[in-house]
Amino acid sequence: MRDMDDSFAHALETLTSAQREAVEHIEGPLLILAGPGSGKTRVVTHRVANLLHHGVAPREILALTFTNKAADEMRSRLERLAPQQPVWIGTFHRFCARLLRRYARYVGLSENYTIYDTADSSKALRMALEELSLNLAHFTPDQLAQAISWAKNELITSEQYQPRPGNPLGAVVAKVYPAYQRRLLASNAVDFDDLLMHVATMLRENPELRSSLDAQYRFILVDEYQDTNLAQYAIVRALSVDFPNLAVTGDPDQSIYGWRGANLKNILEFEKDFPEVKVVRLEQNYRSTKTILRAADALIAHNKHRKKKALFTDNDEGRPVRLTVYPTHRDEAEGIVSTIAAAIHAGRRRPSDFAVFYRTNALSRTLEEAFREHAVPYQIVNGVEFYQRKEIKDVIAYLQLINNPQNDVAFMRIINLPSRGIGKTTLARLSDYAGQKRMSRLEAARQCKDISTIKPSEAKSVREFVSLYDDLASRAIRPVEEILGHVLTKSGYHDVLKNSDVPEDQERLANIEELVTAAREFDERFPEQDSPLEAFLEQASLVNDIDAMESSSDVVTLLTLHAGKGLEFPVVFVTAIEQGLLPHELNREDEFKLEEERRLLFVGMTRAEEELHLSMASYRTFRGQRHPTIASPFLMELPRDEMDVEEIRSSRFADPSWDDAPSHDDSYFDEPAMQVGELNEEREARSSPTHLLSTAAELLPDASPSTTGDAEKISPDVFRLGMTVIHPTYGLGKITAISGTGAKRTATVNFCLNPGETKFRLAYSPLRPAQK
DNA sequence: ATGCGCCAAGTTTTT
DNA sequence: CTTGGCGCAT
Repeated sequence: MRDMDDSFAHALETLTSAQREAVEHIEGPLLILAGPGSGKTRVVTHRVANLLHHGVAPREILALTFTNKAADEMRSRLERLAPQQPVWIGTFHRFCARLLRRYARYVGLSENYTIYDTADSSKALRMALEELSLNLAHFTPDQLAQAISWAKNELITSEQYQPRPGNPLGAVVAKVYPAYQRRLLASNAVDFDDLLMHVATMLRENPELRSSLDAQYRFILVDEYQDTNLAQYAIVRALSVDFPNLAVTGDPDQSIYGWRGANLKNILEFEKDFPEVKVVRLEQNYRSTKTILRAADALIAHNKHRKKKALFTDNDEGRPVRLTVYPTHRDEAEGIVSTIAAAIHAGRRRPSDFAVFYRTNALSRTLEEAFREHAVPYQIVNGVEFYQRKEIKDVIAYLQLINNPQNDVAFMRIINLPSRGIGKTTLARLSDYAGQKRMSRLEAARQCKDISTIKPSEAKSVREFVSLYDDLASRAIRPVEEILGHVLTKSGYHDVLKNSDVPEDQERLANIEELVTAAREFDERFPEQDSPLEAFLEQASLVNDIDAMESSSDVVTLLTLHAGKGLEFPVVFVTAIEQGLLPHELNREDEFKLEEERRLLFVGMTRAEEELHLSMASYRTFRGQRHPTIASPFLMELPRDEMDVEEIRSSRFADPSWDDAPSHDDSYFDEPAMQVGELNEEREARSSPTHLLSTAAELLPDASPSTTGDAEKISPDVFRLGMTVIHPTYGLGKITAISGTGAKRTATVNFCLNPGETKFRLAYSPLRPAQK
């Protein structure tokens, strides 16, 4: 105990006075206005430690974040400061899921409810539309879903929803929303928005429950408060009435979730909500160099709807911000990865020092390829989401139905999967019957021989499915790996894939093996669950990246600008800073949305500690088509005179289509080049064709020799179970196990010279198939 | 009833 | 370039 006192006292000494003021605040509301890099997470974690130090029970502290990444970060930092304390740290959605698990009956659910992801919700919506037999000529289900989501975030329940007169979409929503909500309830399921809305309404309608939870969570911390929507705001408010020990941190300049209902008013009017509030401003930046900060500040200063705030730092001046204009997106990826690889090989940096940012997930592809080619280890945060893949969703649907037999979406997904000869007509009849009798479709399936419209031959297949289900469900409270194993074998799903000659089915099998591994790890990590399955499913629906379960490793991080909030890296690359991507096409028109895009770039730039590299490509292949790009207007807002601006003219990437490019088509080719010229402050370039990136010839590869050095890389996908392989050090071996895909594809190899098992991440290993 | 193959469409960000 | 929906052929 004494040790802890000493070390904690020491920790406090390292804080500045402003930081300490926030850390030492105990009771009463607290607003921390924290600029980027002002040590906010440090303040928050120290404050939690300080509360614990003052005898607050860990279970009375609740820390809420927006992303899993941010929660992980906070958890691991707190762990270092105050080890082994059961403080609840997690996302809003996760917190609500837990709460709802306990108080499901308050909102008409049972505790084993299912969380529908966006795809499941969309299926449920379609089911609701079918039930209504509504003809929606004018609106797509997507538009309806969006409108419903908006209403939920505004805490408008299906009963309360009143369209504005003369709003045609609203009129349809008024019909669909209640039907959709009934469908969810009948399936004992919720969508993402429900998690928040149910909890908010539950707290509003049950004063006793509200006050007991208020008392239970006496100290609440909310990170990134500028991103709360009305539902989140209502939840936090409801839990801070009798014990208004609510501490929020935020920065209006980093508000980037307006599109999902975040309301800046929540932070701007915090002082009105809690007149007694103590306000602490953390304005000094401890993260970035002066140069980086000046650039970021120059950018954000262009936002008109903003309180002015000067960022300052005592850090070094640092190296100039770099802006590189590459000929193509592939050159961009190549350039970035070579820069990273060179720094690592020179021993100046390690992979985890780097982060590469992009606006949309689709942009990660090219980068990924380059990382693999250079064998630089990387991880993608929220990439092509693992849990969204078809085969994973299929298997998860089995698990969901085992856990919640009312889950109609899961039922419809798997009843004929693998194919059992149960067709559309039979299912339509079954669904009708279930609708009339107000029962789940699984229940209807049990009674299918009583359904007059279903032929006995069909009924037989359905009954077989029901007995398969009952067999699987009998193991519902076993460890997840065991359940999963039975699902895969008994359903026939595994064998169908295994015996398939469709090449990608083997990859699917590998993905499923990865899911089994995740299940095993889950079982090991949380051995004492009442229902391991339920906990696993919750995790699976609220975390879309399987890596979140793994410990962090020494790899380069690739992520969207949104995912980057709250993180920092010594070296940051922000890519594809082009009109249409950043700012995104859809947000270019609206002044407020445009400002949010600017904040997004601001967030990206301020992640950097020592080096900031910005880049764009003059030509980008998008949706299979090569297009000339236009530099982002944001680039013109940066202090280019103090930056290193470089335009690379020669492409390393040959592309036959270049030859077809009409070099005389001025309107298309001049535009990007002109923008580039402006960037270089070479205004005279406008009239000088030699400065234009206009001709195909200029862009053709002059660097073909550059590829000679690289040994040809082998795609991880060519490796198969049982394959004989060769390794430069270990020699010949045989693959005894293989799982995953892409960068994560991992093989276990048994070498002749080195018996036993050696594991490889294939993308990074020098392993090759042996010659036939 | 199933399954394949074609065509069209649609592309943001997170839980 | 992907995904999803639909229609046709088996």
